[in-house]
Amino acid sequence: MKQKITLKQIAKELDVSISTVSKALKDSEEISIDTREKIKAFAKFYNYKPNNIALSLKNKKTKTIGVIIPEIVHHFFTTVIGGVEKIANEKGYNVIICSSNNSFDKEVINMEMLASGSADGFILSVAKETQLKKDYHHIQETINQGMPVVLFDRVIDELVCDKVIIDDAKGAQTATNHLLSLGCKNIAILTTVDYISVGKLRTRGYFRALRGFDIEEKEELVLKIEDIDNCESEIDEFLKNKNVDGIFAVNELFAVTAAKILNKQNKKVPQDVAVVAFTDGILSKHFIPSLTTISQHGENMGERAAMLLIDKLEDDETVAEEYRTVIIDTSLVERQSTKKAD
Amino acid sequence: MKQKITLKQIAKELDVSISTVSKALKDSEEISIDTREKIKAFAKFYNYKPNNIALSLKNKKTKTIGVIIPEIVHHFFTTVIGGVEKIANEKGYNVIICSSNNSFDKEVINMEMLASGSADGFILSVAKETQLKKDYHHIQETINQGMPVVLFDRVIDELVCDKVIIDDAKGAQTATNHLLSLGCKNIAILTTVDYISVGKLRTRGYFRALRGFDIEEKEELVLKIEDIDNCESEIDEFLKNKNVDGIFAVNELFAVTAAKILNKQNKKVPQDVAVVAFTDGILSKHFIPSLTTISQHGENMGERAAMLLIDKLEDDETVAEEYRTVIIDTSLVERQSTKKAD
DNA sequence: TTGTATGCGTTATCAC
DNA sequence: GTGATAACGCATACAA
Repeated sequence: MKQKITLKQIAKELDVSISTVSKALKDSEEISIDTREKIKAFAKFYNYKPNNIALSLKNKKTKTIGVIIPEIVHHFFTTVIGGVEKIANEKGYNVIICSSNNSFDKEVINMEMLASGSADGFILSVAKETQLKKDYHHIQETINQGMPVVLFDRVIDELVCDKVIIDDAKGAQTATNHLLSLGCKNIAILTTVDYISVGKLRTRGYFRALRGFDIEEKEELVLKIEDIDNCESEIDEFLKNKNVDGIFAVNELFAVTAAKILNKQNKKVPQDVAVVAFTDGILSKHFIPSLTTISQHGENMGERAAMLLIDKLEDDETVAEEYRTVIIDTSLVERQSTKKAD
Repeated sequence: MKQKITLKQIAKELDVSISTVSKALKDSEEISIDTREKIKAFAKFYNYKPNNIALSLKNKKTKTIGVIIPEIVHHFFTTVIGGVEKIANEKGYNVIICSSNNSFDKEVINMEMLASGSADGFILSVAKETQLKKDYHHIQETINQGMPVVLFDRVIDELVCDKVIIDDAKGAQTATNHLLSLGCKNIAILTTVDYISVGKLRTRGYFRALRGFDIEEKEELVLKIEDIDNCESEIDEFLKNKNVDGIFAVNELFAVTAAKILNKQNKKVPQDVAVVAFTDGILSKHFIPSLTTISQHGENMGERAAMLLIDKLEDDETVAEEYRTVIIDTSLVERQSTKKAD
């Protein structure tokens, strides 16, 4: 097995000094054309590639963006990554993705690993467990060490850094308003437990919309789902003997599951019950009937996050102590699940 | 902004040498308890973390596995990553994920970047464009440089390295057999163009199953879809005026799209047409009717790939010049789309 | 035109 | 017990 070739080896083989090789490879005017050509040919032949590790050590820069997401098997997050990569590539940055798996410990490990030499800055959405623990020391420390951090989607208010979010409450309000404008009177919400920040905000938007239409908020129309993997039974139980004519679900899975249950209960979507889901993903698009959703424009979020981060990264000296919160607009994607027309 | 603290700085502050600090932090017996404690306390206070870059440079090891996949927004691939991470974590390796976006160029860039210092080995599934170009020099070079590579799913026969695959042909045969055993006589296949290796293999399995039941292979029942993003129109056209009673689709999207089109044509799944899809993902699970699938056990694939890679990585000296191809069993997941019973 | 020396952060070896 | 030094691979200021 060939080992990777280094400047040193080239220098030795060609009987010149390391710096000559280094300069020649950079096409420096200092070196004679002859030597340059000779060295370049040799290097090419042996497929020389500068060692990134050494470069990073020297430059204190890796030209790499670290992205940490709670779940890799999740359409929304991967969409965001798509956006990050797009901008990063344009600006000559590499993207390294790590998954925290919603575990606090893994989030800490990943951050420390990337922070100690593998990335120049972070784009991250915090793990569920971290939100629950409210322990953000690892993020704070990273920021303190001078590494820029951009939080997205699941952000932490206490942390002073750039953020990219959507107006969850407003999106939820739009969704609920849409149902209300279709004439729905009994709108249920399928949401998460309150420690999930986005769930809480979306619930708030739902209530706000109801108030806007002077509709009474009924506790029995609110379902806070604890165990997402087992939401089916919870939703089933919840929908029994309830006379809802509209459902707003804070994610696709809840919406789809509800639709399936309604189906079993012989209630038709959208004729009997209209359904809107937060998060526009692949499930909503392909479900029958296709689901009306609130699109979070994940790719867009990723792009903006990457821009914010790279701005900070390149702003070296001026040390822009200015932190921005970008709010991405949501939009309503109308599909069959709310088409009242025949 | 605090900068990250180094051994050097600690040494200076405490007025000892760098090596003393280094040893103390490793709890070396050489250093007196007193000094050790003092140094450790100080380091802890300033949140000292060894710089990975420097360590990698020294050790020529990064303890990191590079994973390159064709698409990050793809359920199957992210599932595989889940498996890789599980094993990697157990063995103390980090996982870095990069997406080639099905682009040859990006695949090359990502590989070179990770190969030149950021990862010890690779787990990769080649980009579509790479398969089309049949240009594998970047992978071959990586292997030549002594970095272990494990190919999975979309593998390249010509490359000598470890591989984790499923028996695509056999899985397709199982799927088709299932349809045949239900009594289907006119089974169509929705597949990809031939340069996609897995598509080709699955088509082969389909034919093999037909022959096993002495059923004539009809060209007009085979649809090779060119443009996946626009498969709807192709499938629609294809299914018109065709009297099929079974459909085998090489992926979820084709299956779901076909089911929706059948729906429009007032044909019922499974009563009129039974449907089986390759790849078990969330679409199949949540579609109505839920789809019978061939599960590729992506997580399992990831686990095996990680094991193979780590074995090679830790086998340093013996230079195991032995390359293994692991074949993951597929299994049939029966759901509503093939339930003939009433 | 080419080469030498230094430093990036760490560890291991060897000297004191 | 502690410290000096070399080495990992590279770039660069400075000599020659």
